[in-house]
Amino acid sequence: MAKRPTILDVARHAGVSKSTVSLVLQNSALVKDSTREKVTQSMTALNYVYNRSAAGLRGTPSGLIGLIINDLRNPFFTEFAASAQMRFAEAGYSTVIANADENPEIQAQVIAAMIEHGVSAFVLSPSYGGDAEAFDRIARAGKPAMQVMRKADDRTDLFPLYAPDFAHGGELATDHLMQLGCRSIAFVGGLEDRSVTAERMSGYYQVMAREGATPRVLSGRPTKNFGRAVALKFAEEPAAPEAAVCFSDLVALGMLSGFAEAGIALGRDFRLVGFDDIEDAATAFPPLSSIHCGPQEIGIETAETMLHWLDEGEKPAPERRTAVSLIARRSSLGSNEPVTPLDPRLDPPS
Amino acid sequence: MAKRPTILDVARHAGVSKSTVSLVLQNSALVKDSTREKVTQSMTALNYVYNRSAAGLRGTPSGLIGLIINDLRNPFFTEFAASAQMRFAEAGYSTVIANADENPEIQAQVIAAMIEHGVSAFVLSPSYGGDAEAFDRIARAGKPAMQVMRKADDRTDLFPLYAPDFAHGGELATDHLMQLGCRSIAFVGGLEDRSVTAERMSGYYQVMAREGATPRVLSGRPTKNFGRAVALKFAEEPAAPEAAVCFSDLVALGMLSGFAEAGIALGRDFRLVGFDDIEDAATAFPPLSSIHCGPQEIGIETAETMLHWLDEGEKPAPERRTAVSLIARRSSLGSNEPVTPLDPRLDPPS
DNA sequence: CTGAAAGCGCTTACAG
DNA sequence: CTGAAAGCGCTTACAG
Repeated sequence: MAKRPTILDVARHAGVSKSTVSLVLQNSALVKDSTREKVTQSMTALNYVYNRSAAGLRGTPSGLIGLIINDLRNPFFTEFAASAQMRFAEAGYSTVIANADENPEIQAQVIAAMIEHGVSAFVLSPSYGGDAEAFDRIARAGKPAMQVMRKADDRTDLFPLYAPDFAHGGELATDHLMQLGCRSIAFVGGLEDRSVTAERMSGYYQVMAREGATPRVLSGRPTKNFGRAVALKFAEEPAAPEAAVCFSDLVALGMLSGFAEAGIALGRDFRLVGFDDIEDAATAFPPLSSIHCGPQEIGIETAETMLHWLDEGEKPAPERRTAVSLIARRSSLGSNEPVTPLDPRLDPPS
Repeated sequence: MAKRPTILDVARHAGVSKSTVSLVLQNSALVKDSTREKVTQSMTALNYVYNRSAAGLRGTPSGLIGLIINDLRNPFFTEFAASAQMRFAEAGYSTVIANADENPEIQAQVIAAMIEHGVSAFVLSPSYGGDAEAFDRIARAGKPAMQVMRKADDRTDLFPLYAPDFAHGGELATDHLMQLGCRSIAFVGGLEDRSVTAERMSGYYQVMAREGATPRVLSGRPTKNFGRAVALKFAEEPAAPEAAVCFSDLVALGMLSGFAEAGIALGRDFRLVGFDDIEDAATAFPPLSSIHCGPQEIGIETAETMLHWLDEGEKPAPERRTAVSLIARRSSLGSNEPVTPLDPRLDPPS
């Protein structure tokens, strides 16, 4: 394997100085078009590959974004990550995605590694717990960083927060069930010590209080297993609630599965609203009502906010909440809603 | 923001030469313990951050692995990616994950960017289509690269393939349904021009031929929507098959949802086997029989194979197939299988 | 065990 | 518009 060609090789091949080649590389207007073309041809002829390490050494920003996700196996976050990455790519930035697996130690380690690798900025949907050290390190390195979805560090002046209006989502979901005539509504899933849980639950508490209804909260991990277990429990309970707002669609889909198992018809015997509106919510049977948080939109907007910060130097507001909406489907409405007709040939090509 | 300290600053602070600091950085045995400690202390005191760009310029490998995934939104691949990343991290390598979104152009672009950023190696679950150019570029850059799950480039001598034994999986699934007394078995989902589809289908064809049964193939995108549509279609067909092997769990879960909608009981009126054994398969109702491909295990083993290549210089065999197994659940067996008891408190903490 | 020196491949003023 | 020169922060022989 021959040594990789450098700008000096290209310069020799094209018969110019290496500064000129460098100028071509930055797309500088200082270079005559004919010269630029000559140089470009030499580059392809020699199979030249730009060496970003060398550029980085001279202080050129790496054009790398560190995207750290608390749980990449959760489709809600995967969608967020994938769309943020797309948007960054359109703007010419490469994105390093890492999964912290809800583990603050892995998160800290990943942050350290990314700083060494010279990322230009961080976007993190952070893992809870751990000390502030990881965030401190970002601050010391002087890297722009945004927290998305969840607030793990309170210094939103340093690490602006961008998240859906979860509290309003909880309100919408509970209101919806109230309007369908339910009074006895449970809130299922979510770990109590987390800000997201508190926010989602606050809207629920608020509506329940307003209507003089008694709240019932079943906290737990936001997993299908937990949801399924709660549904099976409800199925055997004489005084089970009539409806539930779930912490997440994962919990709700678990409940849906548990109710199917117990022979309880959703939308009739029990009304259910999830949270996040992941793809599976629409495809489930019966289709699951959910609070649409738009992870894709958030991914795109987060990327744009960060690009603005990076390119214009304009720091975003400490906290910004995006609108959420209720998507009512048959898990709460019941079967009076028409079923979407579906034909295999209509499946959109990708 | 003060300038980042360099090894020279550390050297001054510690009262040694910068070579010594560099030696400490590489954990060289040449440095006296007391000196090493002094230097380490100076590093933390000055808040020193290692600059990999500078090291990269001198030829030090970046310790970066490029992991390119055809579809990061598909949980099967997400699990693979997440576990490979974990394994690399344990070995001190950072992983850059990118989603190509089944788009060979994005894939090519991502590969180019990663080469510029100096990744040490590639692991790709490739997107189909596109020319060989992207792979050529990897080859020219002299980077070790493995294809996983799918073969997009035939040069497995250059880009070794590591994939589950899909053909055997198709065989196991079809055999299983035969043993349950089915003769009229369809194969549902999967795009025809893809190697993975051909492999999964080949096992199906083989068993059908052996048993003298007539195959029936419904090709289509591997999505829940497609599965649901096929199920609804079967529900109205007088001569519908008795069972199906699905290209993937996504398709099977779509069918499961469609059958629920049509009031057809799985395991009794129709028997279903999926492919991949994603997490949702076990949680669905009824639980979905599937071919376990072990994306996590493959992720770990792929990482280990690559680490071996990188650290020992030993190139893996051109093609390696990992064992698959049938996980029989109620979607094929029917309800004679006992239901797993489940208690919310048993949900494992994470 | 430690120091002085060269050089990795770029970018950036500074002259021309 | 283009060339010569310095320097970014490391690593790597080579002396001592």
